[in-house]
Amino acid sequence: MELFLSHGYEKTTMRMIADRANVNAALSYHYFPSKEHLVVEFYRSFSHEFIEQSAAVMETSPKLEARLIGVTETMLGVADPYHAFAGSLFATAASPSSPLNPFSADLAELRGQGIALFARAIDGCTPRAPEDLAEELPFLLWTFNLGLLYCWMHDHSEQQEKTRAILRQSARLVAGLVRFSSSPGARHFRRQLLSISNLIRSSLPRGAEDPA
Amino acid sequence: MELFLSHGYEKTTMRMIADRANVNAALSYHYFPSKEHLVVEFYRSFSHEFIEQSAAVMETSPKLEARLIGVTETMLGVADPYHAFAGSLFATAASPSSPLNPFSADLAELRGQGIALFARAIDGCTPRAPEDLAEELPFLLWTFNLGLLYCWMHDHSEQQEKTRAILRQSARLVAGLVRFSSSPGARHFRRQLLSISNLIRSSLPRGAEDPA
DNA sequence: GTCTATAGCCCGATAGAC
DNA sequence: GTCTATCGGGCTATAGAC
Repeated sequence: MELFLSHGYEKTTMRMIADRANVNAALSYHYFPSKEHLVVEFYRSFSHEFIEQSAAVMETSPKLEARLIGVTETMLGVADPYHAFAGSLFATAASPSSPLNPFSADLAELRGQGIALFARAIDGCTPRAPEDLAEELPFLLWTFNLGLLYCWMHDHSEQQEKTRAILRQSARLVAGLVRFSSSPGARHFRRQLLSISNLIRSSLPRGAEDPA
Repeated sequence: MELFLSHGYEKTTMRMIADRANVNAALSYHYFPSKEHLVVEFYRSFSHEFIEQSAAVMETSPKLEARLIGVTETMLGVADPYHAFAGSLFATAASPSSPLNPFSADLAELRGQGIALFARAIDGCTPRAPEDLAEELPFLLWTFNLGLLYCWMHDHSEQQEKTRAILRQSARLVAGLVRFSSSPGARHFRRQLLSISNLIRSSLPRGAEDPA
């Protein structure tokens, strides 16, 4: 990670990494099948730290808006040291065939944990989401969060202030829409959105050991 | 393109391409600065064909829902031969530093054309979008269209039927929301959405020669 | 059976002669 | 504008040290 941080992904060679680890270059391939797989481990540890730190956010407020901002701010905080490096990481992750792809079967478990985090974020919050929406909303929020991460990657403003502004406004809008979603006039839209979300979610690959 | 189609992006080497073009391998770098830039040309020609073919769609119906479905179906139709190859293409495109990135300055002009296409799609359609929304909606629809393309890439169902189902339902929902957006109760949401869209759109890099 | 060292393949990209 | 030659780096093969 030190090397990736100081040189970026592409400019860090497998030979450099092996040297730093006092290991022969060829031997690194005994532990990690490819350079990409090295990064999978980073992504896992990043996600775990982010999810763990986010848990505290739920305690600070029952308001959906505050929780959404809190969770994503936590993510951005954890990701901050890696801002420069995130671009090339995301690029490899974007390929559907990459082990790093967030929609892949390889990362199904981690994806599930991310979605579960947003399930906790909406649990007992105000405004309260209608029951049917509450089933799909965590997935939608997780996806939106990914989008914000992508936005953050592109963001070269001071302290990524633009992304944070988008986050704040989006959280406010989402909370407003959730409140609105309970009204009779919104029923039709809600149903349509749920149907789309379900279509997408149900076509994602499950993990190898995932019975659900 | 023949080589990319039959072997995929990674497995097609610059030497193979140069051979097929009866050109020395090094000479290809005289015409294209990198392998990625070769693909930029493909992406350009793809976009132009897609945009051109889409023009006819506006004539077939004044309904927003039908036009959205028509435009995206046209795109999927043009993209169909490249389905297998799209994944690795998108992966390189995802990196913010790639010349292929759809949000980059390099592709600002093409992006503008894509957005303009959706501007024509909403022009004179029913339901009619309020004036302020009509300014941001093309960008939002273009972005959503990109998302559908990403969905399509992951879609291994027969004929990408799942993506097409998502498209149909989404178009219906969008048309419904546009109709709703004119009502007094929607004003608040509309304003918030516009603000977010504007924040994102205004922080995109402009093209080198783009005065706007 | 874990690890080192060497040697080399392949491929994207570059230098520089002509 | 075209070539030969070569580099740098991901990845592999394999021979042996311990």
